[in-house]
Amino acid sequence: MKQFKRHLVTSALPYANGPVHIGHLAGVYIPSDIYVRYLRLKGEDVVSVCGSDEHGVPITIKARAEGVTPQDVVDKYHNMIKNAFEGLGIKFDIYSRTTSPTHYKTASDFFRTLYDKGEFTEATSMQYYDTEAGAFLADRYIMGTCPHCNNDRAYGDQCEKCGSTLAATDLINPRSTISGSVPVMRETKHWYLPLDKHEAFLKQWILEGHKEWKANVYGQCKSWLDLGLQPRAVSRDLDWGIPVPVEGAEGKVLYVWFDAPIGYISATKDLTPDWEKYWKSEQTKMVHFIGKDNIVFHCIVFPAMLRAHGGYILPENVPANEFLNLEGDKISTSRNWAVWLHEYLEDFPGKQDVLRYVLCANAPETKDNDFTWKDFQARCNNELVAVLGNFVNRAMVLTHKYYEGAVPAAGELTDYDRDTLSEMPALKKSLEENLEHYRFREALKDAMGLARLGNKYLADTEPWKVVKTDPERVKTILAVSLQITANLAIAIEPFMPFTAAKILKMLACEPFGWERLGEVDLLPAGHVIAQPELLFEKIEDADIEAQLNKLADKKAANAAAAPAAAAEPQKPSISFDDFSRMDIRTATVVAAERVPKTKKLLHLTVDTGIDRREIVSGIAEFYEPEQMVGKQVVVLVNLEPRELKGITSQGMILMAEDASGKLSLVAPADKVSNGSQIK
RNA sequence: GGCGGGAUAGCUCAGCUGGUUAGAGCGCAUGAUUCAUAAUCAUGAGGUCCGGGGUUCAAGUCCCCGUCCCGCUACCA
Repeated sequence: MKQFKRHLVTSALPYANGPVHIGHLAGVYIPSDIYVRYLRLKGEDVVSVCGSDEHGVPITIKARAEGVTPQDVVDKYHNMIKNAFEGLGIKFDIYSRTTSPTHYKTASDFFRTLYDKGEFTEATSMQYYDTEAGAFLADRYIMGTCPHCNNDRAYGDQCEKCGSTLAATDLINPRSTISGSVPVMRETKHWYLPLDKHEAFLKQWILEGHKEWKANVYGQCKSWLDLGLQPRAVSRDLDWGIPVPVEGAEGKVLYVWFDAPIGYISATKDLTPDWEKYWKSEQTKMVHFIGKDNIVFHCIVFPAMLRAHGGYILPENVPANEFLNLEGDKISTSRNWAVWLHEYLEDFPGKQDVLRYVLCANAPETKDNDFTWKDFQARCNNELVAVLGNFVNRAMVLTHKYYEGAVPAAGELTDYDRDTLSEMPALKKSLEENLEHYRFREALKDAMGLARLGNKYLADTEPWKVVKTDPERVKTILAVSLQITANLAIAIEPFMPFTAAKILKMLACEPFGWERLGEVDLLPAGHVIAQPELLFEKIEDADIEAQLNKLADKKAANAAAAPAAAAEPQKPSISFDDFSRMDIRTATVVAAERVPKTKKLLHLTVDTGIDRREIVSGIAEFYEPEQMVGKQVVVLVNLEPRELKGITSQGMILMAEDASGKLSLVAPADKVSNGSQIK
């Protein structure tokens, strides 16, 4: 096992085009905060960095839509996110931002170093250019019809309806979202990071050297590496971002994924002049906390960048989590389907630890999980209130009742006392083991086990009964109970810092430090504790209903907005001549079979009345080959032939598509002879 | 289609390199108890470990075939 002198923990930079929601928290920030708090409690040298990711096209689009500057957008969300994290007790050593001067210089220098070392390749490509706006169009600035699902509001990089990844040139009828004009292709030069050059190293480093990484992370990396890495562009034509620090690169900025991870470095620089020992010493253990969408950047791209630059260490682990769903549906910022942290903090004041607890207990560590308000309520009421809060309250109330709040001196311990206390060191060990292996759900269970131990101890020793017959014995019982309570204050701190602080306050104690966990003399006899107050309150049905109603409203709003989007706007007028150039005929399918190794393609043979021809059609998800044979269809016969999967498709079968993407054959109402013209 | 992840009690999940009667929390049932926020404690019910083959003295755990869910990726003239 490698020994490290210090730790560098990074948490994925939240993108500053929206607030933070429970999915972000469960996936990244709660785990990282638990991990870091644990290291700090142990007295380790640890630095935890994070910050807002403030460049990139979506921010410029949001700014345009709201009629403000990109800077306004990022200022708003940066502050919102920063405050929300603080509100929940997510404690970074620094929460920086990628618009900071330090970051501009750091990222710029980083790029320049790679450039000077010849680590980039250059290539010119054709890209869409908006002649009205006088600017190249980033993929996100181009909208058009998705070639997969015909959604007419697909972006140049992705269709949000069917989820396909697209290239801008895939879009049918592309238009600029800036001016609405039809963009033209123009040549532009960009720099690329040749990942293929680093492939051999990455394979060795990850596939051989880090077999201990989580299955989802390792598997995803293996998948990428097996497919073979391609050069990735590191610059973009955009006016929002860090300028490419190279002569003749006017109007070009660093691609956001290139600049964002460097944000970890600049944040550390802003934190301490000693930053290099965290980034450049083999004795530093670097861990990236991220969501599964970021695996490729943190395991493949960023390490390749760091290595190309030279002098930097690589991450020791990347414990990426899966995704959290909300009430059975995917969380979505654009669809407003989320529980927003800043709203939670307003709706449930003082209940930070309840959310922290629930999100940790239900964290998507191995697969996607579901957050439901009912589960939230149950965990709070049945676990936090009933087990943890109740035990602490029992111990304290009894102490005040019998001894006016003074910790009694323990007499001789019985075997049972000793057995009970001896469970604590074992619990500590298990807790540490789980935390160090990023198994936070299990670790939380261990911590809660301490409260269960306490409840059981009280139930078994029954001090409220014994006090009538053997008051001396009760002193020991409560002394033991209070020591367990004090231990709880240590064990739960990483998970529930607010509650830990409350317990300490009630015990009238200063923090003990992690190493004292398991000790049975944390509280000296005679020490007077403060008045107890309840650690947790039950969450009422009404509170849960209010949240469910809120979600139902969001759903209704989405449904109301949907039909408007579904009705595609009319296309520009065409002349009759344009129309008559299309030769559309009726035809009958005479043979049909699935194109091997495809999901959507059918290989059809049709009788067009003119001839028999082959057509490949993407309808296999809706029509079985058998049911196609004999069907009369409508075919655009003079469409340029096109090769698909080795078959030349000579025409297009016309289909109707509804808002959900379902395809339906178009056919004449009565059977007509093949080759009849449609006009 | 290719690749990756997942499928274990009603629910949420543990089960590491194969080894006694498959575990935990919640929920449920019964009993005990009253210091405690009707909280707690004990006991119990509840599982063809997705299905089918195979390897092995022994498989939830390894191999092969298949089903379903999530993600990445290719095809939609």
